[in-house]
Amino acid sequence: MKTTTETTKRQRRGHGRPTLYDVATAAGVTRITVSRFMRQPELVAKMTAARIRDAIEQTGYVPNQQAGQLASGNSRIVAALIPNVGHSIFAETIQSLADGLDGSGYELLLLSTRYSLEREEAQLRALTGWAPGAIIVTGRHHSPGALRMLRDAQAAGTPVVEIWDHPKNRAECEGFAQIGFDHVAAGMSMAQHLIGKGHKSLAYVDSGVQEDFRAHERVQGFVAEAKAHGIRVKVLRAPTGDGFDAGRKVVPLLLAVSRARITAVAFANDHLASGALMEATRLGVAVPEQFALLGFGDFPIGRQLQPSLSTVRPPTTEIGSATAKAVLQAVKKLAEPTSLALPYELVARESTGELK
Amino acid sequence: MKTTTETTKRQRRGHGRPTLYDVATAAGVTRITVSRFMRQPELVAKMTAARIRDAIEQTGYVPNQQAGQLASGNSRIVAALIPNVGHSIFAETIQSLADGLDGSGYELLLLSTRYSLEREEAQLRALTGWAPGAIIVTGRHHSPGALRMLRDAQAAGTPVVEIWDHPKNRAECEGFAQIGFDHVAAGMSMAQHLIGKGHKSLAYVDSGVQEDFRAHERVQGFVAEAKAHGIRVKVLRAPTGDGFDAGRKVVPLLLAVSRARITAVAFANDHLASGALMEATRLGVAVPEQFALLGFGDFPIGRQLQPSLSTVRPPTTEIGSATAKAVLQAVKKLAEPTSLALPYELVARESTGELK
DNA sequence: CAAACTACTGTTACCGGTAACATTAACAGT
DNA sequence: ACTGTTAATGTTACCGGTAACAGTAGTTTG
Repeated sequence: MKTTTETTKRQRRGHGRPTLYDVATAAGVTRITVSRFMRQPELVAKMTAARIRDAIEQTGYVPNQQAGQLASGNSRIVAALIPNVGHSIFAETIQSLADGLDGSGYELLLLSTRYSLEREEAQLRALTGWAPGAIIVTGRHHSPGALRMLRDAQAAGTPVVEIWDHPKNRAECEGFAQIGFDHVAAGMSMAQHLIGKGHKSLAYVDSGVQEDFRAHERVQGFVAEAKAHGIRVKVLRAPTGDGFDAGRKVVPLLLAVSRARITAVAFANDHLASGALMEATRLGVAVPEQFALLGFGDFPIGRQLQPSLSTVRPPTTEIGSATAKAVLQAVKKLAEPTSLALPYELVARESTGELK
Repeated sequence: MKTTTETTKRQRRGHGRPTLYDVATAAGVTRITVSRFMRQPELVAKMTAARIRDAIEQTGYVPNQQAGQLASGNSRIVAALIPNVGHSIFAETIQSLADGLDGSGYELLLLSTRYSLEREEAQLRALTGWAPGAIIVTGRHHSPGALRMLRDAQAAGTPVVEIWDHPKNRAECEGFAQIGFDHVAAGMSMAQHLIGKGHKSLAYVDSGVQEDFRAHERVQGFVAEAKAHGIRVKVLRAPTGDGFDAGRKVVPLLLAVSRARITAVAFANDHLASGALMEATRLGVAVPEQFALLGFGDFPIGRQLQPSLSTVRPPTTEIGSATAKAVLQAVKKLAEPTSLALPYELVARESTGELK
């Protein structure tokens, strides 16, 4: 056996966990060989590999991520900035994202922006210090400062993915990969569906959340499509919150519109729509005969209601798993992260059934 | 100005971001002074501090977390292991946890165990390498291996908090801080509520998820309390999944029980209960007159139903914010993380109204 | 048989911070 | 003037890995 310089005993400062040094000593090699074994086992002789394997087993070695990342310059962190984890729609995406990352050696750092661009920027700034292997942000609307940081990160080789968005008009994009769908188109589909059912007097109840840009885009698409058919749309904003109660409260307002009786309403999400549907039923307004309702999100409750709620099913879990896949490929330098348009689906149920 | 050894120019290997060295040079001090300024500004002279502040501003310095953590031995990561992020009940807790951690300098690493103890153990093992500043796990049931790692972590000074659980019988605990409530007691409260309404023939629909230990504990409490009143409980398990449909499917089974007509049913969660409630209504079974229903979780939908659903409101967001607070105190060595029993609340609505 | 090549392992010098201790100046007390 | 003390800053040596390059056998090639 060769004599190595490394064999010299050293003093310890760190927490007692075994390090590469311990494994190396136990296996009769130097640290670098163990390090290689961990990352490129094919470069290590079979016999040595076996000894190292034993040594790892015996010492219970777990590599120190901080040290490895400091030395190599890239971390095994995937950071995700999400407006609101509590919203079921994002929760599902996060769940599938987490699942997709599981076992890959990459961990998910979760930041909640609470729909604030300011917070997003602050969080991105703090993130810089973590040198994440990839950054996932929600949507394509960011503050100038945030945008600069994202561009810098991308220029430095950190994949950046914008999820939940994928405008058809690619010129609007900042050059980041986008995994999601076109909300304007979704809004148009919603309008088409209602118009196709013969409705001529439409309303749209937009999200009450100021910074829910994607919801507002759906409104745009909806309004534009209606206009193309010569139909004007009454647009309301949901009162405080996006919940059932907000949906309920909006019904009287819709019924009170005098100019032309509204026959169909689209909503920013299924909570609003479900609330409205229940309220309409309670008030004795016949759905869909007098009043057709169309939601967005395909929340489980919509299917249960009487009449059942027509809605749009966005690719929630698909976004999560596709993003996980794209990000893992990108960090391994196998492929640039690429934009991906995932299909949403209009789920026609009873609440937009035939007009009487 | 003193001449320092550190002033020597050095070659760089890392990614181009400014480091302590750059700031120090710009401010005319050494790295350690800047490092001190960042962590204990009171130890730095005011004039020096001002120069350093300028230098940081000018260079755009952001500290490298990996390096700092490697040197200091403790990381600014809080790891949370959650059964299912997609479940609204956990999503709310995570949201408030993330909010509570925001701005503290600690980041949330999120792991989804999908209710698998095996996965939990594997994830804890991987976590070791991240040397998280704190570990949050869900519930007090863990595999032996996981338990060992948690104990080791705690012994090494890493605060460990078990959330969503807090048995009254403290002997059952492993010595980790627990922030949550007693599920057995919650089950008992549910039974008391129904018995107090005069019901003598009870059923309980347990979660279909094998590893949802907390749900099973509520059953135990429910059954025990009923027994104390001389009442036997018919316990069913929800068919595949915990959703509305599972709740619907269970209604015929409940009605078919021949021995003694069941007059009241408790459920593992509000999705099941809501499904059952809607199905009962559909079948023309009068709620609560013929059939009282009691849920768990206080999901928004329950309030909307006709009749509205009685339920138990668990302290979802409170658990998240209390955990954030406890964890931050603990990592700053201000206080040991302490167990905390948070109040759940029985929300009596119409579905368990007076018997006829 | 020397040169070139392959397969494997080692040496050195870092990554960017921080702990522990050392040093220096200024000022107070005797 | 001497010593002690405090405030501010510096020096040294690490934390635990990895990149880049440098050997060293054994084998193949010309």
